[in-house]
Amino acid sequence: MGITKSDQFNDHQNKMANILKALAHPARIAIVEYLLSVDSCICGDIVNELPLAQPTVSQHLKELKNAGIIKGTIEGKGICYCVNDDIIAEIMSYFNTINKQLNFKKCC
Amino acid sequence: MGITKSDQFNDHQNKMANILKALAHPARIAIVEYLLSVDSCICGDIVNELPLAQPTVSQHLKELKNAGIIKGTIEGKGICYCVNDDIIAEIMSYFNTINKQLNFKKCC
DNA sequence: ATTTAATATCGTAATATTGCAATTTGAAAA
DNA sequence: TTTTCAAATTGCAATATTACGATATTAAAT
Repeated sequence: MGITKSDQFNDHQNKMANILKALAHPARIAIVEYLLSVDSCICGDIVNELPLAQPTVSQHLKELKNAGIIKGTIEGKGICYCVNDDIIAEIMSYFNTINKQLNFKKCC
Repeated sequence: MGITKSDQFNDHQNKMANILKALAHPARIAIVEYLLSVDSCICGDIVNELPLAQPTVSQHLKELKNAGIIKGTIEGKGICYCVNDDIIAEIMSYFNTINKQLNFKKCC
């Protein structure tokens, strides 16, 4: 079907899945890493950095934005992008919880 | 196209994308959380815990296994599952790096 | 050997994702 | 206002994912 039964899972599970889905593509990982590789906002330089056509990059940026992973600010002719630290903190907190639970298990 | 241009990105980017893709579905998040919710290995009880048919669950388990997120051990008639702490540590380390880089940026 | 129970695989339908050419939009510059 | 340049949107083709019924496999139990 290709259709996820989201209604069968709780909000938290759907939310985490969506956040991780936004990062589940090498181009989007590359975008995030590029944004972090420079000590400032990136204003309109992303397309040239990626081996993909402009509409494709635009689409990936949209998905990252929708998931809240990056923020974009209109800056004159172009757009200024940077990574949203809040959501990174949220992801870290999630995996921290998982890791804590793992410490109590001593099997396999 | 639906085909990812993996060859255009580096190994690390493809690897992270694949790991996160394995977790980018509420059913697979639910599986991991269920495995963690019990203080031992889970032996053949997963299908009943999920609102999905057995072949669907089996497929999700396979994807988690392929990505190295869970480990399965044949245990008599059924299979014993648990979360692979190594890969969780790897994910945490990745987001830790991201977070450190974020601390040096003070824009947006 | 047969039955039983758990999990895997196959086949298939429905939907989602990826990618890009063509086009449009939006805002600054001329 | 026209041009220009960056980014978004549209439309479409190719491939991937999700889900499940039917069936196969596997290993213990009878």
